[in-house]
Amino acid sequence: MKIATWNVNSLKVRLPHLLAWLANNPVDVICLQETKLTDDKFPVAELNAVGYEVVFSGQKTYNGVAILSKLPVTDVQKNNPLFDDPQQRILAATIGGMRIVCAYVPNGQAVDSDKYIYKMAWLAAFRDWLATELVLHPQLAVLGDYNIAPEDRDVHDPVEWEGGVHVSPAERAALASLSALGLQDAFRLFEQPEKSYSWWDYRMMGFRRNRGLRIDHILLSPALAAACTACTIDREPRKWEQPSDHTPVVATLT
DNA sequence: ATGGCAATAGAGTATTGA
Repeated sequence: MKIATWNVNSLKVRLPHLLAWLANNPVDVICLQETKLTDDKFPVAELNAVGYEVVFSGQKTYNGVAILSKLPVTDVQKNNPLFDDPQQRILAATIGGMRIVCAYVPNGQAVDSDKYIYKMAWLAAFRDWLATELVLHPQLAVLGDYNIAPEDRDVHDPVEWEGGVHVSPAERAALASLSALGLQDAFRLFEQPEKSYSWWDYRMMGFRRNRGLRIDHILLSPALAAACTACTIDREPRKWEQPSDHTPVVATLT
């Protein structure tokens, strides 16, 4: 069983990339963020045609999340019931006995900005909700764009980024509070290459210079962490023409 | 210190992302 997450930065623009990637990487489940599509525009037929059932929660212009699955999808939930949010950032579903949560954590823009305050409130409510989900679903996987680099080794230049949004102590503490629930970063369950990132700035040849951040994560409950045999970041799609600024992260479960 | 690139909405340029 392979599960993946990818911030596609507009599914309308990136659908060809997604289809090409799935053709070579036929994962069982993939969580998408920043679809930027209203639900009436979601490419259901195109994805059904390549064997995926789809569920989605979108809005105009911004945000939007989706789960694609080769297995039947049940008990779909949109948004965090503990946090009234007009922005479409969370989608959960039960697939193959697992509870899959697809999350697009707010960016935060700048430390202490209104958007940062919203990010921190969002994360606190997310933690509270995941605590209840863990009780209900011991087999829980939380995949998405967290917009937080957990440690300095997840940042290309920690000095340049120090104290900034995505790496600030409060954001890292919020991410650590998810770990405290028992959710484990699948990527760090294994030996990994140094300077592994999942996002690179479009500007200044960020990808070629590997000026990136590791901000897309797959968090696994203890039961799933025990069943995880690999977790990798696939840089290939970032090399394609007109890429998303994020690349897919994939976990393999027995 | 700023903008650099990309996508969207919508028709020049503002907003957001990270």
